[in-house]
Amino acid sequence: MEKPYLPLDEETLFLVSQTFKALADPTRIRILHLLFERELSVTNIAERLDLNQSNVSHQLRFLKNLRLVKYRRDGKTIYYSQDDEHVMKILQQTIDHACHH
Amino acid sequence: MEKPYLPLDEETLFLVSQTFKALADPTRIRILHLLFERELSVTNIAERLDLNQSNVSHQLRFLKNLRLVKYRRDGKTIYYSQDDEHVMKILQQTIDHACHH
DNA sequence: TTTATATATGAACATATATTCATATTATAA
DNA sequence: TTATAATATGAATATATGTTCATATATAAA
Repeated sequence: MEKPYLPLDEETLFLVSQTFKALADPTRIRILHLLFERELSVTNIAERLDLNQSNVSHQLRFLKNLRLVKYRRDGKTIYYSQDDEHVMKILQQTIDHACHH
Repeated sequence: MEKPYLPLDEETLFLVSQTFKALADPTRIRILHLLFERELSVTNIAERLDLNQSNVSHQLRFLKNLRLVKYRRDGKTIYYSQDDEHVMKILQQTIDHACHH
């Protein structure tokens, strides 16, 4: 008996592609990689990665919209941290995989 | 003692971003999803997904360059199949993850 | 040979994306 | 209040990307 092919529905397709799109940009990878360790402020991320503050802010919004990161405010400072174990695990795996080749 | 931050080297960063870029496009996701089952010809893929033959050919080249798919020739027909277990596993995981949300 | 079929390729184009700049918002300190 | 610091936002822009079209290449059949 043949296993029937189940086409991917639009919604799943969109969600999956968006998730990978988040991981497809070097800047976002570097940001998420930083957040493996611990939460960091926007300024801190920008300094460590030598990036424009505005650029970091834009990328964090992108990641926040996909719920890959979350934030908390402390005074004037906003601290960002990871918010999706599954995706972070996939990123870690793929980095490891790439390193050993 | 603080765990030191190890910045990602350029090569790893490029490889990782390229890998995710391959998975970041709905058309390529659909193609790879088809190849979960078994090898398929270019025409077959195009028919099943209702895509332009040229489009499929371009996408397959992209995937082939990243060694995510391989091919074999049989007469005039070229059959493509998956060639990276790790990446296919990640794709499967993420599709499952997306379905159940 | 000529013809038909399967696939690949390059150019063109429209759209998407990443980044920067200037400025707005928000919160604190003076 | 005014000034300062941290972050967010929108417009502008340059570049990247996906798709189509027309055509080239490769193989097989007539």
